[in-house]
Amino acid sequence: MESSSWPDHLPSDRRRAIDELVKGRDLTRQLRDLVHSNNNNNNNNTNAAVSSLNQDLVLNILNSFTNSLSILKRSYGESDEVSQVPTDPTHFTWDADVAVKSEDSEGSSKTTSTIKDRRGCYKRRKCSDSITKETSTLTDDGHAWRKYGQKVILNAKYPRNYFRCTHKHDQGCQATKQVQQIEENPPLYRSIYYGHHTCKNLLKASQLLLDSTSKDQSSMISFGNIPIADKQNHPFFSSFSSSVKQEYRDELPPSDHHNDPSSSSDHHYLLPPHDDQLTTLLSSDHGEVISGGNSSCSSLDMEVIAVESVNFEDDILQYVF
DNA sequence: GAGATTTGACCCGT
DNA sequence: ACGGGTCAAATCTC
Repeated sequence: MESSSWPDHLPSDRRRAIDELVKGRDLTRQLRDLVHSNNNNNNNNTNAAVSSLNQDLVLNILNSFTNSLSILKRSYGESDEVSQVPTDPTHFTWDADVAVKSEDSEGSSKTTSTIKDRRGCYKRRKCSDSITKETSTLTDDGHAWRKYGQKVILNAKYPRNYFRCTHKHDQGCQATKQVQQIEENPPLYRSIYYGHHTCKNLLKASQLLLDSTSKDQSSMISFGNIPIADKQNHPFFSSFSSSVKQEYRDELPPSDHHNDPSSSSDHHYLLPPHDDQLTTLLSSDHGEVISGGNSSCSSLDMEVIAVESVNFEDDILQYVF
């Protein structure tokens, strides 16, 4: 049991909490194995969806335990041995290289208790384990991002924008990305992704289930039956659109990214700048139109392949990241 | 009112 | 000391 290796300086109640988390995690593992063996014995189609949901549920619970343990250990400056215990080889692995905030307010280095004192609250990110993409348009990767910072970078013409996964707090997803315009003419954007998404995009998931019952010819994941005007009001699209709106306002030159009705076409859905990302999203989901018809984005092709092969973030990550 | 963005301050690595 | 990454209060948007 890992709990026996906890250092003595941990307060006993904290140690008991960790012990309980470890116990919960181990029990969940047993449940996972049980679900898995049941799945192997029930291979008919009617049970497949339920089995998949069961597995997702178990993995989410397991992930919560693992992440909680990681946070607790990190808050005491422990090496992250708990997080490195694989919960599942293909799901929810915690990226140790991603900066992780410590919620600890009792750190030994703390000398004052002012709200502003955040010493020890984060670690600088290592340069490793990042994926860089350079695109002529701001592309969507299928995830909801929330901007949390912007910095002027030395010797850089344009500021760097910092995004974290929207589900950082509700699902503990540690994925972040940086987006920076590096050229204006033609526009070129560099996106650097750090960490892996451990969140589940529930809206996308539910849409997948819906689409599996009402196949339309070209879309693996289809929003195509929603009129374009209604897409703005659709919960997914409205939240997505608002989540990236500012990104475009910040990064695109103010003059050249507003509506160009002449350039709109039936399939490409060319839209105002913040909707340009929506365009890519729609395109990716349809698996047929890429970034307004741009044919030079091989990385985007990879995204489409991933979406077509389906199964949300994990599969996308395997291809894109 | 909830959630997203802005932006100055803070913290850490070099 | 400086540059870059993140926090969090204030502000904005829907």
